[in-house]
Amino acid sequence: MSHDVRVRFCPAPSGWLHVGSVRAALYNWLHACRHGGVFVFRIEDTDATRATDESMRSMMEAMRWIGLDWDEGPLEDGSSRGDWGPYRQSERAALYAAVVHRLEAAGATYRDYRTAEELEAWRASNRAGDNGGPPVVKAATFAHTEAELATFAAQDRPFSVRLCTPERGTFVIDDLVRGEVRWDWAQVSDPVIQRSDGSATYPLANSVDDVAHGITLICRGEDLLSVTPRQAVLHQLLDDGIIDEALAEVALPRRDPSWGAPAAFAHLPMVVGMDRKKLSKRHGSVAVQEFRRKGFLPETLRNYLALLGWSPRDGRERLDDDELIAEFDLAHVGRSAAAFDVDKLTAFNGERIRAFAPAELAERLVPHLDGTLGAPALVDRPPTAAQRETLERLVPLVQERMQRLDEIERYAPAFFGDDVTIEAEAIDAVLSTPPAAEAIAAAQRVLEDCDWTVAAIEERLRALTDELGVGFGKVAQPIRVAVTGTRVSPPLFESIEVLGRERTLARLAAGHDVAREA
RNA sequence: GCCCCCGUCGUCCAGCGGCCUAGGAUCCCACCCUUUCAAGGUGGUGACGCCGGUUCGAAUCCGGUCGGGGGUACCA
Repeated sequence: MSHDVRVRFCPAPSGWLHVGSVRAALYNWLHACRHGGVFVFRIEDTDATRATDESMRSMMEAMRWIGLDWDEGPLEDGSSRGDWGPYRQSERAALYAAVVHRLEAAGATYRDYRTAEELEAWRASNRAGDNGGPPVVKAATFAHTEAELATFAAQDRPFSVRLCTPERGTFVIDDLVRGEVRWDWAQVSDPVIQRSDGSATYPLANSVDDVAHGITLICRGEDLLSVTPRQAVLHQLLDDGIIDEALAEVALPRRDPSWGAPAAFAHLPMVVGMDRKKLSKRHGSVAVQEFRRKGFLPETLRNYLALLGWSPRDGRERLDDDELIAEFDLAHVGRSAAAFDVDKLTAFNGERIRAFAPAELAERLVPHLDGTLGAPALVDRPPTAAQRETLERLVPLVQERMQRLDEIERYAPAFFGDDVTIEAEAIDAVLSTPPAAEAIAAAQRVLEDCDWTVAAIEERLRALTDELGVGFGKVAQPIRVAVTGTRVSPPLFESIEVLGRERTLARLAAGHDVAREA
């Protein structure tokens, strides 16, 4: 009697998890959380030529990182969670075959013995047909005759199995986001549900699993909208007994008695690039893992992605998970394609970074410093106590100016390790110009016996402007370059204080030599 | 070609016949702050694709048109 919400996210494991896909996953996840439902994660690897284990692992990793944990689905160790597994379609082949047998017995399908070439020829000659329409595959005009069937069967030719869809009439759904959507059955082709090698195609496997898993709402991208009518036919057939018999035959867990066929659909608008074209590598990062590498926070991505096509009633934009869950409603999702705007994502990310408690930020920064995410390792894994302390002292200096976590990779080298390599560009632009050597020499002198506090360092260094007769920018820049190796660094006095007297003086001395030569 | 969908600032959203001289966010510009880079503060530019219709009144309803997108696979 339960009407529990059961939704799913079911990517095909080829390549990396795409932000557009994650958006769909997020919407499902939010909907499940909002209604106390179950979020099922299923791997649709029916196409053996495309699916890879590597991709499947990376998708799980991406889902984990972005924080979309699943109630049912495969697990990293090869096992799975949930009572209705397995959740990888490649492990459910027997079920699909059992379903096809029953569908055939019920007369809901027909066999197609055409080869790829013959199919192509058929399409070509039926394309420019009477009404100029596209080639529509319908049993009435497409199926082989009894005689042909007998001949092909005798020859043992391979065949694919197609599902019969109604010859006429209309099919209507009340889509949660698009409202009423209707199709003319005469224009819906009969899909291949089983390939000539005996494997199941997406239309079959997807429908079988949605029914077998008691999915109540199918929420997916708009690119799958056109597939809805034929899947609905399958859902009905399956729910009317076939799925239960097939499940029993292959000894897979039987459905919960309260489950029925999926009752609702929600087709999400596409996520496109700023040029309105389908989002792809051309537009920059599209793989979830790349966003991680670039220092975006998973919570920022969740917040931003949720807003891509939806907004809460009151128009708030900075929302944490609880707020997202409390407000999210598929009925208020827009219908037009949304462009992915990295600038806005970045702005949101900067705000969240600034809102962190310093210790928390330090923790989040570690993967960017210990080599985990591909940047050169500056600290051990895990960091030593001394490295941790340096990081914690560095954080307050950089927190305000960071938009992405990976920016630490630029600031940190000066603070970990003794020496610093001065960037050539900094030598050209700063150390080679007049007051540089003098400023550095003066700094060495005044810092020699200076109290090592930010205030004292600032006082001594500022006093140099009078002595050298130039603005503070002119004296600060050479010192910054000598001490940090770059023209862009955290605030100077604080940086010097963190570095300590010994390293500061050594770097000033080295910088002085460089400046004199330049 | 044929089906279907979509159309408010560059971008994401708000707007569901009068509250709109169209609001917020982001971007962009200017100024302030300033030792670099940022951050922060203040102000500003910027949109209802177009044409008809319905109505006292339209961003909101209808038709057309033009743009954009999706599908048209033994991919998913």
